[in-house]
Amino acid sequence: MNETVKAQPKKKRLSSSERRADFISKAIEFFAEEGFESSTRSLARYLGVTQPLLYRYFPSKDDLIKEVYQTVYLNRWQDDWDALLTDRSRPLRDRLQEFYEAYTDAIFAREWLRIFLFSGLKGVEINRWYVGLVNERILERIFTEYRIESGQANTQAEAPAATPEELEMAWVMHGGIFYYGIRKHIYESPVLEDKSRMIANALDVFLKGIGEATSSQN
Amino acid sequence: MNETVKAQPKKKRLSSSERRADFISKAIEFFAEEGFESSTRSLARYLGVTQPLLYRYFPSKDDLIKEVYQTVYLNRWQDDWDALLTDRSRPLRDRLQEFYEAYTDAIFAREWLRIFLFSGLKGVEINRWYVGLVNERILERIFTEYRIESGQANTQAEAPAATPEELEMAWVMHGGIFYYGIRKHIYESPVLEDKSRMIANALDVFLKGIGEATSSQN
DNA sequence: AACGTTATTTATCATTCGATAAACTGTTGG
DNA sequence: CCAACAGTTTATCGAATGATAAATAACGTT
Repeated sequence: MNETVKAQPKKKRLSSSERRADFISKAIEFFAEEGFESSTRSLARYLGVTQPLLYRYFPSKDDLIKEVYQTVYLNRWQDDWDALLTDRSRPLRDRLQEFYEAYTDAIFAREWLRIFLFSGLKGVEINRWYVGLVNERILERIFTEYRIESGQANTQAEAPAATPEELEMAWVMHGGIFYYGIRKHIYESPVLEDKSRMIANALDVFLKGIGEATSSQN
Repeated sequence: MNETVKAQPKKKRLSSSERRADFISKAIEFFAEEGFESSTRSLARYLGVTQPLLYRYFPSKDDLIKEVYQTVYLNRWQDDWDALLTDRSRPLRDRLQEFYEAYTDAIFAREWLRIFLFSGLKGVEINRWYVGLVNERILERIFTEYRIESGQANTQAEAPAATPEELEMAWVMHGGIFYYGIRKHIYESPVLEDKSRMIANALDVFLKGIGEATSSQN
């Protein structure tokens, strides 16, 4: 009855570093789906190991969660995006289109979005840090580049900083794009399939808007 | 040692309906802050009663949570908003400005936003229902009204339905405004204080955009 | 092939969880 | 004032939780 007994997976034994890396990457999947309140036992079941083994690699559940945050948040930003956004040989609109396509490719993943939302609700520090990153690396930069392109400034140094109102307009655009990802991957609502087109429209509307709204204060 | 023994609050006793209403409204505060995974014991502590008393009013924790959802989601929509949005004696822009100010007054509360996000992550049905409501009562209507105002149609019936792309543009605007609330009340980031102005800019930019983007497909 | 090292499991503990039953106490009508 | 009802607490259950210690089993070295 046991011809080719489906070989009970022959308890494979990983090196400490392999196991650790495997734990973290699968813990990301698990916690993204189940939330950080889920038990270490069900996590261990998902990992295919026993629960006490987790404590050989992480002092506590909280420490494991912190590592999950670190891994998820860090290195999400591609270094060449900085160069892309400030490449003044290209129209700003083109740069932003390319950037937002790449950026949303990176963060519009169910895992990332869910962990981002969970961490936001928990109020953990790393979430604030990330919001600051968006502000400085993307939104403020948009206005610097916009001023240079429109001839209001020649260098980054002399470009006047974005006003709070301008920044808010950029946030509304950015948030609108971000919310597209939430609707698609978290709410699982039907959305316009053509993500590039959604981005193009958002950028069009935004860039057209800041040209006028910032000069016609009332 | 017990002179004026701080009068242990003289165990007040509420009627069944009062107690029930009190439980639900305070449970909203509690779960919004602590998340739905929090224990019934800490909830009871927050309510100032013992934990088994909860089970006198709700068969299970899940039933209590469902009532919390119901109470939070229902009646959030003010009936006169329908009339406001379709009042063709006023410019669409004015109507939208007034609507979004009132709408955001209603939902930009820490409690509501947090419970909305929690329920979204949980994938509960009521969340989908709410997304559908936004779609039908607000966004699709914007295009109907836009077509009537711009002379493309005379009645609601003959106005062509919004295309998926148009709807997506409206979602980006709506999501951008919504995300302002998230940033302010969940992330507790600094935002532009002048909410009306943020709305005005979002609407300006959006209405200017749909006039052009929808006619110049490439 | 025997050894020692280390990854992994088994067994277990103290707490906390949702939930129930029974005891108690405030309130109301006669 | 007292009896009956309804609101509330005390006591407790079995299951699940995070965490630890001891036992086991796979691997590399000689």
